[in-house]
Amino acid sequence: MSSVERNQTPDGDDLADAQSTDVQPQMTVHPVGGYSSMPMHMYPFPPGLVPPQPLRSKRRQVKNACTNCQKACKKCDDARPCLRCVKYGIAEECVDSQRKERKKGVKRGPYKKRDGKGSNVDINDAPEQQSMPIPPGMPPPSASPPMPPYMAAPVGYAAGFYGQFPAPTTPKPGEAPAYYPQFYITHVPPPNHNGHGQDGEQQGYAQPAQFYPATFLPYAPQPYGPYMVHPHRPDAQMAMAAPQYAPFPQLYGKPPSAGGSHENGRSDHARGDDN
DNA sequence: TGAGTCGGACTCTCAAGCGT
DNA sequence: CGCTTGAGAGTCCGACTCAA
Repeated sequence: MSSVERNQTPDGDDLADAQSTDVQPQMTVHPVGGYSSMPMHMYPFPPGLVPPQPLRSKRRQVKNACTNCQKACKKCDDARPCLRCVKYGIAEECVDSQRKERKKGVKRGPYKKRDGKGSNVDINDAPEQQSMPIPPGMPPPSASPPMPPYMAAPVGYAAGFYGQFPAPTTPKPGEAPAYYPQFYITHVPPPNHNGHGQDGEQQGYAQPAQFYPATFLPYAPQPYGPYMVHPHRPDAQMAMAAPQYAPFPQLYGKPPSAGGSHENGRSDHARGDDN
């Protein structure tokens, strides 16, 4: 894995050590193995706009990983097919795993009282907005612009990649809201290509015909496009403002890596099943 | 170098227990 | 009856190995 990708893990975990003040792209990101033909530049937030967030956010899990991700112990997402299955060309095998029914009648000892209040409060759950000045003309995060479903794509997807993504998870009371990563993403003007990226990764993609107007990125260098950090994405996951890609079925006439069912032959790491 | 494997830390969910 | 707590069940990070 490249260092670029490492700095942009789905959870955004490794973003924190990038600190720079000049507005130069610090990295170029190809969203998830080339699902998008457009490399992204990532810019650091300007000083004072970097939210004083802890280095790691609480890990988020999908409610139900697909069978493939489950077997591989890899991160899944709520979309079906999930990103990983699409990446490995096994989208048609991407189905929810079956959850076992929880045991009932398990007896428990007497409760221990937890120490009063606050002990349960994760500092990561603290509202993040207070130190995040909102530029003039920008709606406050709570009033962030209506987010069309296609913008709620799982991380790494070019939003609009699928049409069926669940709406962005608005934090429930007491739930950790999303925080703003230290980078925002902006579009890198395509360098005069003929629709062929490296590794033939863009087969089956339509070039984005248009961009949505920027709604959140006051600091994006103007010539560049309107990519935005998804304010609702937990774990600093980012989604891009949607270039108009075709929905999934048209996108992949052929999987990006024509490999086929990779991990299916796995000797199964399903542990502790059946009881 | 990228993909597969896997141990185990971490998170989520929900039933049992508790307080009112 | 609603809230709290504990623990079962599941997710996926990150280290490691292996093959191309």
